[in-house]
Amino acid sequence: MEPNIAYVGSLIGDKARSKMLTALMSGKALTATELSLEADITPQTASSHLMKLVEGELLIERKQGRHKYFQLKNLQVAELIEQMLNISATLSKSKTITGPANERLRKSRICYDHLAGELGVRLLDALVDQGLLIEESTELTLTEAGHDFFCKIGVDFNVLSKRRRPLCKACFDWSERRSHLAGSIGKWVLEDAMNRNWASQDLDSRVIQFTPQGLSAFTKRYGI
Amino acid sequence: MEPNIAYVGSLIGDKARSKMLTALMSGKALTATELSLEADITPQTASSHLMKLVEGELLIERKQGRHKYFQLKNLQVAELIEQMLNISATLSKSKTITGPANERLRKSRICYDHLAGELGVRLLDALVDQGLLIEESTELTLTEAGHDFFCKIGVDFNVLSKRRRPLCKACFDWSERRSHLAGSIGKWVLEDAMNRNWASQDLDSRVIQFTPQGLSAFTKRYGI
DNA sequence: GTGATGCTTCGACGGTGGTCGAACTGTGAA
DNA sequence: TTCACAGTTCGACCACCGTCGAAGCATCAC
Repeated sequence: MEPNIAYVGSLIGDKARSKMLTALMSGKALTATELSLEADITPQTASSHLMKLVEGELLIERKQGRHKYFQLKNLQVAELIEQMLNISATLSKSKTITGPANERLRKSRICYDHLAGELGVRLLDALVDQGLLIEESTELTLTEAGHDFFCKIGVDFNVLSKRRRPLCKACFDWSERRSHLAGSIGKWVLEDAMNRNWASQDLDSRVIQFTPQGLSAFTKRYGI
Repeated sequence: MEPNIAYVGSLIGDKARSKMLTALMSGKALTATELSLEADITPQTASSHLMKLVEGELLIERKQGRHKYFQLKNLQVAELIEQMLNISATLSKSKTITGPANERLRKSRICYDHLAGELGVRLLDALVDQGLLIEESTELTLTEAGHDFFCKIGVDFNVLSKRRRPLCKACFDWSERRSHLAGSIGKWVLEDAMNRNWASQDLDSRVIQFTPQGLSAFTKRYGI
């Protein structure tokens, strides 16, 4: 039989569940109550939704003491959500209100495991300008120079190449409507910035907060 | 505001509508009645569904005489459906029954605008084996030799490069669970085969039917 | 132990939305 | 003109599903 799209669609097609899923795009695992707050519903209702999302294999759960943590099942699911965010963002009826809380989200946020938002887009632009990456329509390829550059700053390509994941990938940004850097390298860049304490993730959102020093070090390093 | 995923999700999350959408993955425009048959509902119901899909900007409509043709709005929508097909196919509860009608679909079918199914997968394998393409995790790149090869058999790269679309792309195949060739070149290969009358598309399905001679010419040409 | 907290199950309620019959509009063919 | 066919609108029906209150388990803190 042909796969049943409707099932997955209906899972996402509920307001409460879709809020949970977008919240989980932060890449972090969240507890049931956190997700119920995020979706603006009571814990009972959240519980039933979460059961369905696990049943539908969009989430996986992990029990820890009296808490239950949920996260997106895998990268494929994250990419699906991302794709839906993009399509939804281009809908003419979608009102892109730039609220104050939204301002920071637009500036720099996490997109599952890499940097998105204005800063993410500028990062990609800078790398392309310096000839470290080639952007061809929606395709990204690392140049020799780019390979050298990332080697020097600490990327271990032996490890990354073994993954089943592309090194660089263009991920379309729903707020900027342009691409930013995803893939293993995109992930590495963000992790690196966080390891160096240049940036940290807000506890309850997808906002990536850079320290002033961190931001200047970051922009300097990548020539933004 | 963050995009509203739930809206798009709920559009897809209905059995009738999802059947229509998958039917439209053939790339062809279909009339309202054809789609109502596909979805197993009365014309009235179909009409209301189609209105919603157009309203939701997943489809576009074109009036022609007393017929109304519908097709997927753009490549982005097709890619979304494709991704949902893939995720749905990997669901453990999904029963991959190989019915007789399904056999042909599995063998070779159209995936919006390029060749999918067993033959599509074998095509990609052959191209990689001959060093015309490099497959790196989910990334595909054309080699020098590949560029020459496709030039010789008639691809005009000047035209293709102007498009906003990648030349080659790996598209995950839900029936084979492996990648096949998508992108501009994937599209070209299929169109070429159909222009040469090696293959034709079934009138009412996504099956690509090769003639015996066509199949042998096709496999010979690409070294399958 | 006792109480607090996180999560679940059950049951009842209510609204949204898919469904079709009947009737209507508009196009094309005879 | 008349009929056939494609598609739509309206209205009524019904099922499904999200929702929460109440109560029940489980785990942790004291």
